Amino acid sequence: MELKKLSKDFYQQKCLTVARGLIGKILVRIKSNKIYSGIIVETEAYLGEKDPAAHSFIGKTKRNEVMFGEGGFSYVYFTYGNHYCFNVVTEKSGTAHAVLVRAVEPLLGIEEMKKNRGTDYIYNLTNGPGKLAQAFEINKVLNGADLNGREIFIVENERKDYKISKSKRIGISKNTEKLYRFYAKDNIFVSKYFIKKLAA
DNA sequence: TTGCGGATGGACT
DNA sequence: GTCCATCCGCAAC
Repeated sequence: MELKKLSKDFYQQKCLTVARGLIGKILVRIKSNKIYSGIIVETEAYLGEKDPAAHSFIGKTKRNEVMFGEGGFSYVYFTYGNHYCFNVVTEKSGTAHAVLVRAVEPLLGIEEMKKNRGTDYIYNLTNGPGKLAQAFEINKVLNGADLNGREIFIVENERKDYKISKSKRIGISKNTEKLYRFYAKDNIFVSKYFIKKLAA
């Protein structure tokens, strides 16, 4: 596997471009002697002050201040009392745009992920933002981390033939009509996959 | 298939 | 002090 980290230029593109572009890339998390990695198969874009669903819509607070920095950093927030979610800050400083990484297809560290998640079922390790964070040991320590650093980063994938679909975002109550969610078509590691299958 | 509890922190009154 | 948040798991229906 080629370990070429995505450049700052990549992250500072338009938020929707980054959200789409991240599909198929590989998220890597290094924690002491452990390494976790997975192919990003689902993302959502949050467009700052133009987007009532974005955390940054209300303006800068201590919680969301990382979003207001420049693209290429990690924004990790805690929600519902027990879940962390991992976002990638995009665009230029002050725009407060970010991409939520919602699901990955596990590659390395799968045994460790099973321990972290308390399940042996591989399709239930990383198919949701809270689950992914738990599996990858992502927590608020990584809020503000440089994605060009050592602890968490995203690398190129030699395979690039992913078909990308768009849809409405999940788990929000405002600005729900926008098609800001991107996912790898027919990929079984996407969140809500089985629920959709059951409903179909 | 629905609905709610978990358990924390920030915004706002 | 109150409200509710980019969610998840599981009990009960």
